[in-house]
Amino acid sequence: MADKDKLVSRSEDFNEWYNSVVLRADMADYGPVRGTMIVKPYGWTLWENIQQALDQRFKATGVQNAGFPMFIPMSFLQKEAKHVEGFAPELAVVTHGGGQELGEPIVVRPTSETIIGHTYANWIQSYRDLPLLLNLWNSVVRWELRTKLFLRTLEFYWQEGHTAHATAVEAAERTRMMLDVYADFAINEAAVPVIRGEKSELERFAGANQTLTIEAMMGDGKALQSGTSHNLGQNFAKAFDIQYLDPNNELQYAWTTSWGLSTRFVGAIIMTHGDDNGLILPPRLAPYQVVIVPIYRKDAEKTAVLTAAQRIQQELTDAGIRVKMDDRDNLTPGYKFNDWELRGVPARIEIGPRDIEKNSVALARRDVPGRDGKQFVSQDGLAATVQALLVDIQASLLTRATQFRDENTHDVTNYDEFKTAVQTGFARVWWDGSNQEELKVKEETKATIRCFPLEQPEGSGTCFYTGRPANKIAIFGRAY
RNA sequence: CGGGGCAUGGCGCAGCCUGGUAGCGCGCUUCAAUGGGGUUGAAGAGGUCGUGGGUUCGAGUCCCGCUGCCCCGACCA
Repeated sequence: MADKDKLVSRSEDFNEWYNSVVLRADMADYGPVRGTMIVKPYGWTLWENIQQALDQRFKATGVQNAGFPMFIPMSFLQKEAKHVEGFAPELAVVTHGGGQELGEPIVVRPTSETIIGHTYANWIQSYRDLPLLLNLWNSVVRWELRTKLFLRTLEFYWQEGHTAHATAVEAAERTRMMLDVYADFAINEAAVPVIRGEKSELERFAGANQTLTIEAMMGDGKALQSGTSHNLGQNFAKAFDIQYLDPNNELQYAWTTSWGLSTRFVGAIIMTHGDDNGLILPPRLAPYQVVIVPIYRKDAEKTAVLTAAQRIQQELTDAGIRVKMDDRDNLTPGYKFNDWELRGVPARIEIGPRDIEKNSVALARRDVPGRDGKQFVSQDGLAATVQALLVDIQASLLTRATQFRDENTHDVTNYDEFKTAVQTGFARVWWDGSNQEELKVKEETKATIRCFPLEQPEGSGTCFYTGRPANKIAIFGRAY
């Protein structure tokens, strides 16, 4: 294997590993404007599979999809004080249109709470109009200066759900329900173990009363906020006048929520499962679950091998497996093996003249590198064999990632241990600090409160930082 | 926004100091062999050297302006 073709190892330079793997696996490319991203078909298919898994879960809870404008009047942003304060620095503002200077500048949506608030105010008159449950699949723009493909780009794709409810309790339930949807998706579709928790006041969404989050640990021990669900209380209802008449004919403000998950999650999958050979995609979301590499020398062999390979492709496709046949004629099998491993295809079938004779194929699993992951199996019942293997790979990925996270999460009781823990992973601590103290910790260690886990232990303890009695546990980590 | 660097075929770079007809690797095209872990050989295609000005008989190379991008620091999903 030529050195120049090898990836930088993750331990050597995780950042460089990530960048080259994204480019070389054909997931994405850089756009011509600084900070923009072009998602290539392979990356976009992965995103489509994510979309599909989420979309059906949303719809199962009564949510409908809709489309809203990307342009929002500047004045809308200014109606919710904290919201505008949070987003002002990263807005893209349109000042000219059709060759004319605009009377009021228009912003490109950084998120749609304001235009949703404006619209919901018109749509909602009565308690009979509630709950109102919409979701948008769109892209938003936030003027980021430091960019990284999928993780932080000037424009990114996501979904944003927006709901309005008659009561505080209902809104709180919805906020939690969508968090659970995200967690279920992350764990069971992406095999990304996540911690459900609540954000600290400092990390909360601009304009929310409560932000719930799923936090994942990447392969370098850093945290990635992978999805968020916000309880907006009556903040936006009051700013935009979303009122309804209740059954007693009394005017009430509605309670709203919003929740989002972005193409950032693609980055989460890459950094959770990848190894030094490239991506490892979870079978349930992988664009191709199996790649077939035919092997032959002479023309006579070629015909026989390709015929068998095509038959197998058809059998697997009929069984509902996503299959790619790599019949490129100008590349050697060895090259193809490495290529598809880099791209993270969960399983590979090699079929050559020897297999034709023996009615077998070589079946390799991506999560076990090298020859250890390769076995020779019968062509009979191959679809079932592959199905079972994919299920097994999916489960192994989750187990492995969960183990990694737990091994790199440490319960610590003093600042020195804390500093060591957040070098390589998460620190789980009793916390009773103020906002100022939280900022101080961030300054001194670069670690932030990722969340207060929803699952809290019984009892209380001593804050590792202030020494005061504390009644809640926080997870700290360095974050993307 | 503050500090540093870079700009030359699709990509990565050399050439600049010391001015004289633009080169290397990868990739791409064609052909042949090869093919069970990153395969060879041969023949090709492809560049107004980021941009505007200046110096000079002559500028990729020297000088000045502009623009863009990358890296490092403060904000973010």
